Amino acid sequence: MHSFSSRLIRWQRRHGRHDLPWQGQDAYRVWLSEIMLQQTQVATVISYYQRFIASFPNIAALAAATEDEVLAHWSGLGYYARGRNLHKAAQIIVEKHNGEFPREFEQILELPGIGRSTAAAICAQAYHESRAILDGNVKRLLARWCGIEGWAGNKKVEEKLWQQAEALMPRRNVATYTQALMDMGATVCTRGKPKCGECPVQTDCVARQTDRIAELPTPRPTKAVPERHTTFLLLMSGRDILLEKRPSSGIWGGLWCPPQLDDGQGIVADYLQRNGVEVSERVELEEFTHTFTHFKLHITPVLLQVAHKPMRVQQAGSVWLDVEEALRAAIPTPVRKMLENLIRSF
DNA sequence: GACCCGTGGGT
DNA sequence: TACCCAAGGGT
Repeated sequence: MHSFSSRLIRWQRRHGRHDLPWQGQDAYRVWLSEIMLQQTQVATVISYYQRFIASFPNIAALAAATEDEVLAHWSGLGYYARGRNLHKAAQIIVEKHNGEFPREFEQILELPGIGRSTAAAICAQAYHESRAILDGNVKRLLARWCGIEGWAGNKKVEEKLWQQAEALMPRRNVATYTQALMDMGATVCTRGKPKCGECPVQTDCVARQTDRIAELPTPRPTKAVPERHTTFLLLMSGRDILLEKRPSSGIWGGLWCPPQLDDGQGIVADYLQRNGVEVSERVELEEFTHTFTHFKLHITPVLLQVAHKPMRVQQAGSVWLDVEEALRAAIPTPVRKMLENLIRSF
């Protein structure tokens, strides 16, 4: 019987993916791909990755950019702290590592946005170091092949999985092996309906031997997601719309949004009076829902045409942008949808 | 340890 | 439809 790793490596050479744009690239590109791929599927990432590399072809270019430019490239991808941390890390690399992506695991791990698994993935893929990763794919694969019970979010379960990942890690062909784990997880050992007949380690898979493929990995405990309501004020002066920069902490940190009135923050009329806004036309648009992982947001957009741009909302952190220009800014997906609807209505 | 942080695809 | 959860990390 061949070892676990040798079977995966052989499988990867025949059946794995070999055309991903970051494969076989330098540490900067591997790093960027690993950050974009956190909690995000390959098909979603590819076009973002290509636009990002076209605008920021190297670490120096990324470090020299503004956070706003970086976030504009991240717009729609979600988890925007990834973009902010990526930018911060690029500046740290310029200042403390002479602009060269660090060569040591410990130095890589210190960079913002890079944890144990991502640091290991970069070392394995860019530097061919024997380092174990533990992402969603590996967790699922090992939970089944080793027959490990319990939710991977549990500390003890996660430690068991890390232990197995380290024990199975080969010394050679580490980039191929690491890619094999992820390609196997994405295409064979999938969450639903895994293709066990195509799996190179099916013969000694504990979940298969004990008929627990459907039960493993143990799913996360379910929790009810709360629902919230909010109003977005689409203040328009001709084709210009008012956007405000959000604080870096919290949802959509550092992105640009129209003024927002959450539940309990008063009514539209109060906002307008507080800010000295004279409205010439008011249209309540259709409510829509935006679903996050941890809550559901009901959004009511209110279109407010103003006669002139009020002085009191032209402070720092606020900007009037042509709607077309706003679509190219660092905006979250629901704001993009509202702006696209606006343009259609013109 | 628990919670926060986005969005889209698969079932 | 509703639900799960992705190449996780930060606080």
